[in-house]
Amino acid sequence: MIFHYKDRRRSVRVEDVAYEAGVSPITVSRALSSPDLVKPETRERVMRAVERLGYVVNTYASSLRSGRSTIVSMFVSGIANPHTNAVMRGCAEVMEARGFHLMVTQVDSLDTLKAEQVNAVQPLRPAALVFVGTVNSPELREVIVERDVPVMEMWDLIDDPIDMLVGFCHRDGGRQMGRHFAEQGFRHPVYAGRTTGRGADRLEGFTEALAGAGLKPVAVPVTEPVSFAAGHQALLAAVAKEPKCDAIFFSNDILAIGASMYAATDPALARIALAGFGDIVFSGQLPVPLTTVRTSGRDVGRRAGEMLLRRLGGEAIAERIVACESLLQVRASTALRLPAKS
Amino acid sequence: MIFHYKDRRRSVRVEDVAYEAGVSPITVSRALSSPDLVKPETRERVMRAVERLGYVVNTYASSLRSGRSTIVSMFVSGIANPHTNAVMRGCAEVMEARGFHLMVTQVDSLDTLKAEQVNAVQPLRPAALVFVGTVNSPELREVIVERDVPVMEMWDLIDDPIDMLVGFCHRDGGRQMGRHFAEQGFRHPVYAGRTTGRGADRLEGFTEALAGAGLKPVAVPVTEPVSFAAGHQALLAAVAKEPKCDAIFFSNDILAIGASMYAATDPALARIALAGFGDIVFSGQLPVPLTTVRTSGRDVGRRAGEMLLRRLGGEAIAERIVACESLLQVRASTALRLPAKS
DNA sequence: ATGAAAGCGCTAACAG
DNA sequence: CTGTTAGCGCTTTCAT
Repeated sequence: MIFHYKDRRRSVRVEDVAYEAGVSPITVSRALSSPDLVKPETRERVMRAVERLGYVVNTYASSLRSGRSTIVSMFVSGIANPHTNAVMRGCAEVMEARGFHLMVTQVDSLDTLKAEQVNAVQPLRPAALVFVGTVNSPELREVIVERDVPVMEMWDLIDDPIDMLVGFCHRDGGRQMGRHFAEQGFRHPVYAGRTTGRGADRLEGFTEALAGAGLKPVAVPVTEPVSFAAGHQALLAAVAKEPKCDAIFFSNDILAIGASMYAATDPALARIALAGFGDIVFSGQLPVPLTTVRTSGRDVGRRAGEMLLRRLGGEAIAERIVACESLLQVRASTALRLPAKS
Repeated sequence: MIFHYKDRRRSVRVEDVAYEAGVSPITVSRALSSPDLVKPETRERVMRAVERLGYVVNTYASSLRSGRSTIVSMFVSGIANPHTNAVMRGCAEVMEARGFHLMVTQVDSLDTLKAEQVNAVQPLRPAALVFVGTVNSPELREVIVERDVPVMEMWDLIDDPIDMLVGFCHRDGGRQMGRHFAEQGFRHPVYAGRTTGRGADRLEGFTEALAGAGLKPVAVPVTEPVSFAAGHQALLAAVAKEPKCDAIFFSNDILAIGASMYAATDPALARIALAGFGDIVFSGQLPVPLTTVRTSGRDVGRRAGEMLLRRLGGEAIAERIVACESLLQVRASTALRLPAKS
């Protein structure tokens, strides 16, 4: 650890800028962080000096003195998931524009997140903790609460977030799909996917909407990790459990795409309408484009970021739980098919 | 911005720990950061006091005084890309274990990366700059060099990295695939994908290996963004350009998977052997599992992290360019098929 | 192996 | 609207 930034280009400090602009150091500080406390003319002079000297604030000194951290710590599992990733981007966009720095810790799962991993960021005294997902372990919730900073959870709408929450109503998404299935006139709908957590919510909404049309979906639980192969298995399980099945709502797009690839090779299966949840980028590109529920992770991230900024600005947040809309994307995969004999 | 960490639980400082352990503050500091400078017994006392009081170092004070930053800034485009993501994880793993914090900035593309985005992290005085990819714009390279910290680029093996580089030999990957195609006895191989940058390298290696068997591949350039649909188009373009085509090497797995999904619906196309590059998780799960070249992003990340740590530790790095191996994964998609008439 | 004194660069608090 | 003074918490430097 031989690198010392001070060794190199001896850093330009507020003092240097102050001298250059003919003002005191504190005026430079104010011109940069609370511009309206400084006369426009003075501000201009300071800014020009900053420019000329290439001054960049030293966060270490600034945060040490002020007791304010510009670092927000985010915990994410599966960054490679496009939805999760969109959430990150949305949140980063909003927060970075206001001078905050997002520090991401990638974890295997929020369910197995260790106190140790949360504590690892403590030396940086993050101004807030953000979780892309919800934290369920009571012990961990306690560790987090003890940090005594604003906390944002995301994605699933639960009833008792640690502090703030922005998420989707998965039940509503399921409901939209149920209505669509009813309108299409499917007679033997199947739900395939998780039947716990958000999966349960999607299934409930789906069931609810179908009940309006006098239908009751058969549920095929998928417990293995999400994959194309799991989608294939679920498809087979669905027709085994409900031979007359004419439409399947998969709890996510990956399962649906996996099923669709296998169904394409078998006319007996190809007649079945398929739908997913999430609208990942590939879903619209399939040989038979996939009907799905679009959720905007970016939107979730942005709204979470905005809420956090307000909170960090000292505002009291009345509505600490925000639900984002999801939107049905109807594509060819749920166009009504001919009966089984083809 | 009302949150002041000092307002809350008035923070435990080295001074408090020192008092509790009956030593001076500097001894606490040493016990934590250079344990071998402190007598084991004293160290023990300090550690117990740290434990009892729940002391956590304040990075702002520490970095301010020492001039050493524990933050490493990483620029990534397309975190959702599983390879990129693996690189991040690998690098984070290694560096976090040594007390560094990875600060990730997600960008649209390293080719359009703005100086502004690099400067945005300057207030944190990152100890190093890491790019998952290579930086080509001369202006940007200059901005980066001016930061005067170690720089790591990754993924593509170029000749003139800014500083250090860990990447794959794409040419070697292409060569492996070429040898495999030759061994399988394909007579009319096609390459489909980018024919610039790393794509060109893959193609060159492929061509080189096939030349050994007296074969010359037809190249079908793909210029549009990578997608399933682009893979389909490339497949059609390949058979249009080389009607006798019996095997196609796609420059990445997404293209190959897209092609394979469409090929499954058409017996005339299904006879063509397909291969990809990258071995993403889905490639092994297809109805016809995909032959591809496996590249370990995690490995690249780790090795980059290790190299960086040595450099940050003051070691001189002799070999500043490191090539990681890639490995052919042979699967069913390149099993020899029957001639066209099927 | 340990300690005392000093100061990293900035901004809070108070003054004018 | 601007300035003066002091000190955030730590670790460097020098001393013992």
